[in-house]
Amino acid sequence: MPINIFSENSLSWMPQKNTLKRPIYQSLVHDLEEKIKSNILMPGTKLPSQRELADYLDLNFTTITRAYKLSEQKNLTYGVVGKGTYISPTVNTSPTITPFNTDKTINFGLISAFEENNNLLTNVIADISSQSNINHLLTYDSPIGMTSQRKVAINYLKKIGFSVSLDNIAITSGGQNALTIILLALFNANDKIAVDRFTYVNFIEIAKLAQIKLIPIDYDSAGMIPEKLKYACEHNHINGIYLMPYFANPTGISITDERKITLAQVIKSHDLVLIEDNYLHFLNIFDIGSSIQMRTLLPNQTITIISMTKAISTGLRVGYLLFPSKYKHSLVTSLINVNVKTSSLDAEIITQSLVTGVAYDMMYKKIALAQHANDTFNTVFKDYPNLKTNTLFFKWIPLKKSTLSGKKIESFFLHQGIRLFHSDRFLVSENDKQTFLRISLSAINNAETLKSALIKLKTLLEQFDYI
Amino acid sequence: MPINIFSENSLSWMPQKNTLKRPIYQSLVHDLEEKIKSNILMPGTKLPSQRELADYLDLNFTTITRAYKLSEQKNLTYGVVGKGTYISPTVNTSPTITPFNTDKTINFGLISAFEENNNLLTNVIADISSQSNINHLLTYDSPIGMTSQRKVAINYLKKIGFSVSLDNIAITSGGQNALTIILLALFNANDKIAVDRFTYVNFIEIAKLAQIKLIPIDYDSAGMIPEKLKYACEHNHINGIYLMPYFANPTGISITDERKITLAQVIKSHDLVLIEDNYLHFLNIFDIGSSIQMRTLLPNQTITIISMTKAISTGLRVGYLLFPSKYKHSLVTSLINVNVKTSSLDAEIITQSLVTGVAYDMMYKKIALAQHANDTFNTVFKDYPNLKTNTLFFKWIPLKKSTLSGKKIESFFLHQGIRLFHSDRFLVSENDKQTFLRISLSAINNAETLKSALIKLKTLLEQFDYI
DNA sequence: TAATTTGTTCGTAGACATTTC
DNA sequence: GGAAATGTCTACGAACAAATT
Repeated sequence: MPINIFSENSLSWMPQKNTLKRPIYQSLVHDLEEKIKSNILMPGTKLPSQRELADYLDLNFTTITRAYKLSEQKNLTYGVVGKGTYISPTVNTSPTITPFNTDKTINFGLISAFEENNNLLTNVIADISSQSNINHLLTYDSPIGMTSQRKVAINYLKKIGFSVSLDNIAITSGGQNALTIILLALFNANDKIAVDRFTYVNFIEIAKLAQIKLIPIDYDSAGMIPEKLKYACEHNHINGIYLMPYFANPTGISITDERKITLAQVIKSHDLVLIEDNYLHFLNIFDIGSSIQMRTLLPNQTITIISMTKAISTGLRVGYLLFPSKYKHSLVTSLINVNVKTSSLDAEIITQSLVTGVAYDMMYKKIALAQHANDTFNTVFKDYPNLKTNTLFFKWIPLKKSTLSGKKIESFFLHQGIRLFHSDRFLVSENDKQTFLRISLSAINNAETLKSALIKLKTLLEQFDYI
Repeated sequence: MPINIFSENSLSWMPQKNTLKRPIYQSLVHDLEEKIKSNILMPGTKLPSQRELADYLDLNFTTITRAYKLSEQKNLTYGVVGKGTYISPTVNTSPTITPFNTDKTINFGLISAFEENNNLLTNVIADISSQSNINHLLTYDSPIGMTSQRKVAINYLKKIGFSVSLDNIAITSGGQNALTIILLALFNANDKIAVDRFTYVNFIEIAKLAQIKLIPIDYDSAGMIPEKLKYACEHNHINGIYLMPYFANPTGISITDERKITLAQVIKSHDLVLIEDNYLHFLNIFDIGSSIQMRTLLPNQTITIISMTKAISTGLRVGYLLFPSKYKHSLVTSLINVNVKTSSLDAEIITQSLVTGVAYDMMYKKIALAQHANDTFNTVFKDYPNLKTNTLFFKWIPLKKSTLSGKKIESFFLHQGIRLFHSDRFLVSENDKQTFLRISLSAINNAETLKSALIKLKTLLEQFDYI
């Protein structure tokens, strides 16, 4: 018998007990789903606590736990220990950053790749198509990439400081695709992966699709804090860790050598699988060998992703996946089951652009453009010396405390003709500390346009007291 | 206190009670994993029953249930109600059918696409690369495919009997990739999908990676049996169904119109998501409109995959994904998170090959080649009229009862220089009924070679009393 | 065919960790 | 800083379902 007697409307969600069929927890989720769909329950609403609802329905509270757990899996709700369970703010929407930008909006959102030099690839493609026999590029063969292509890859990788053997590299359909392959190959639903408190949105999203839980770890200017990671490992069963050692997206932080060493110790002692994402690796051409590689410190547990999309062209989907031998079988099986194979044609274009030197030409041009965009930013924002970082592709601007949600701030700017992203988008879980804007400098392909766009941005930021 | 006293070695697996740490179920799986790795426990071994082991360890038997469940998730074991729990025969191996065939073996294994006409694409590729500006093919834009490309697709689809609007089609990186996108978008771990008792290996594998359970349903010559599907739906909570309505792989069965109607009724009444895989759709060019489409019967719950790899070239990874509007958001989000986008270049080549008619030329040539291969098969096996089907790309040969396992039979033939696949590979769960061999006719690109290979195959089959 | 064996599902109880107040 | 609130994890007992004998 219930101990408490509840007056009408005392709970935000009051499922009717007599309509519940067994299994009760599923029936509860069904009821919740219906009420969210029909707008009876709105995103952000706090649901009754497990014990409260259990009392009301005269059930054991862990039955409610199960219902809330299932509804979390379905992305209907999320729970915070000590606080409560809430209806997910992203019900029926998703924070996935998509490349759609059809309108005349200023695009500070998407991190792109200064694509105005893509035409340099025309000759490479023409040369490939004029080969007497391109049959070998059009068959099922070589699902992980042709030997010749992997050899060229190895040669390029050496230039940017990565050493790998022919048996430990596969070609994927880009960096994001590599993440999918890795998550499906090496992790199960409900596994946990440690990430920076702010991290790559589409990693958050693919982890959600694979039902892998992300555990946010705090960071400072040198990168993730090893003590915080250690603490999390000791209090959770964590299976892996995702890091962007170089110009982390979105914070722009590069992990210092010292920090890499202490992080590696923690990762080793808790036997985590390290996923190392080097999406801006080509900037390393300038300072090869200047820093320690995580994979050198942790050779048997590091999986490295080198995406070629930012370095060359975002439309050609090619990335390199580097792995220790013990993961090879799982990763190759996963690659075949996710993709069958990577397009040999795309892979060949990237390969030939590396062989002919066109790729390097493009990379140097991109670096110059990025440098110039960066200079423009620094000129426009010269009164804000704290924003002067050397994160070439994007900026990370701290905001004053505001009562507005991230969503509201983004739509305010969009209304003003500027697409940009608020730090909330990059959050794995709630956070009431500092908030930021991420300003991509890499999607606007014209120096003059960029300058006037930045001036407009600065004016708005100051006018509405954001910075 | 345990009731029974066990003598030494009475159980196939005897974890030491004093080494078990809490959580016990995880500790048990760890112990099992170690013993499998170190070959103390071999694949196929029957493990103690849940109650037996619980008794021995003085635990509640559902704690063992949990341990066995986790080990099944990790692909270490599988359980059969009423029979017991066994160590998975595929521990550390995988039945994924890979395109590797580097040696001189006769390849009756892989279903390929009569690729000797791939050179016809050379001009298409050359024309694309000679366009004054191919920049638009090399950027992040149009993740689900350019409008122009989707329009051409719609036009082709009409020719093979599929009607779809521009808003309900996306371009994926091939059919397998579409399956990945669908499973991640619309299903969760532990969901159940009904499939034919024998089904596409790489669907079994991607389902395993996504931790989705497949429920095998019996079939007859007209396709899956609706009563069996109904029974399964009533006794399980089934979320979806995967069908290949046309020349199902590997059985070669096409679902009759009558059967489609009764299946659709069951699918509708149990609200299943139907995944319809049309990998050999282009054979329909010959008999457009001759059969009912499942998606016409179930317009709001059918997702259709039209892979272009078999129709044109297996190396260009392009497929079309057709969906009702209610699934659009989930599927597009999943596509972006799995791939970011499909290679626009590959998509454009397929598109232009359709526009210029080269694609149709290739398809007709493939059909002729397939017809010829089929005739050759029928000639060689003329004494076996029961094998005379019109399954153009492969054959399905019933075997006499044998004590040999599928693996053994495959390796017997491989030893004789012939790669082929035994029906065990296509099984979702055990089956002691009829066994088969699948003989692909589509990977050998030379008529003479095919004939002598088939003669060799027939001689071996008869000599060793397989048929 | 009926009884038995065996794996599966669900609701329950207690111990625990984190956050809030 | 400590007590209370709240979600999470693990083990357990009962009812159930499928396969075997």
